[in-house]
Amino acid sequence: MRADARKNYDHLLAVARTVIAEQGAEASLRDIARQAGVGLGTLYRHFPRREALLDALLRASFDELTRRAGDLEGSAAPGQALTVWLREAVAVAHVYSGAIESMVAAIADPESALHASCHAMRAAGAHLLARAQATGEARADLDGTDLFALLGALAWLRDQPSLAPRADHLFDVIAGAILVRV
Amino acid sequence: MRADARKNYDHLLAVARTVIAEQGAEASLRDIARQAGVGLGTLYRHFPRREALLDALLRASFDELTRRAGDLEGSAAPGQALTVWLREAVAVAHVYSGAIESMVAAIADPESALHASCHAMRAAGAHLLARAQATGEARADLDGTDLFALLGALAWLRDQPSLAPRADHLFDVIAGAILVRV
DNA sequence: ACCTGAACACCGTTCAAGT
DNA sequence: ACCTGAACACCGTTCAAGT
Repeated sequence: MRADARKNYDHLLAVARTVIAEQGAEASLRDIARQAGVGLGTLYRHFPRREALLDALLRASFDELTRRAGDLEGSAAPGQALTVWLREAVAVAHVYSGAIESMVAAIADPESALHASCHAMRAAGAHLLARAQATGEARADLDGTDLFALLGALAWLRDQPSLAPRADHLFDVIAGAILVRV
Repeated sequence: MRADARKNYDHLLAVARTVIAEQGAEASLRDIARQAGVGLGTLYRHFPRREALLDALLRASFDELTRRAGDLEGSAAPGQALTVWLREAVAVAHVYSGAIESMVAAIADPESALHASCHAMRAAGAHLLARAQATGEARADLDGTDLFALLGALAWLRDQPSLAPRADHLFDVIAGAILVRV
């Protein structure tokens, strides 16, 4: 990539990070280009679809979550590792509110720019889930897709401003449905 | 209301029902007016905000759900009545996909056109919940708002096409979190 | 190779002008 | 009273023209 292109790419991403964190995943692309001081066509050259932009924003966080899953396997009991990881994953999804819808759709669509990111994240979660199922701490009738779906539901709840006061409690309710009660 | 106005109102509502059921709650209002054969201003005269249109569409279903809650109290055990009602409420919300977001927001916003409808529906659900809590069948640490939030999460899951194959299973998982396990 | 911004086909919403 | 549709200020997306 040419140096000027690289600069535009990086700056666009930085601006998009702020704008999308503030206004959500549906923020105006025109506005992002405007704030970045580049032409609208430049944004489209680097990110041909909105999903490409979301993917660029989310990939680093997904990689971090994958690493984190590995860490938790070494430092926590399977059930607790799963709960902690799930809480962190919800928080990551919540940074860009509204993005979870695209993420869930991307799981089933190999053409999506977000597909690889979401696939990797589901795999990390599925591994923690399998570990907790092996010890009998998690329900046996869930698979990685179910976990990702429940993560989506939790992120959706977290994204609704009117439910903010109950968000933590609702997390406990749904997370408690994944873990088997003792 | 003048006879011609009434006719337009009814026709707009009938067209909106079809279009929104097909395309979701974000369907183009212009398109609805066009298909109804009236000017765009006429739609706005009858339904000044999108929420007013959604409210008109949903009110009948909400009233039906409220009645249904009463019926179930007489014909089913508290826990089962709650589950059955919740399943039906999710189905109603799913008819107009994407509407659940507005519904959840309306609960906390007395200014919303949807507020009254959602409030009535929450009350009906809360009553079934309280009944199931009294017999110990439902978790004690949930209130009507939590139930409405979980209904929202379930409707959201149901609205994601990629999760359709697992929708029934995910309903069981979350509904199972509301009911106390025996 | 990359950037720009006008152009196209859409939105939601308002409102002056008509009947 | 009620209806109409142009007008306004936005979108996402494309692409000819420039550097």
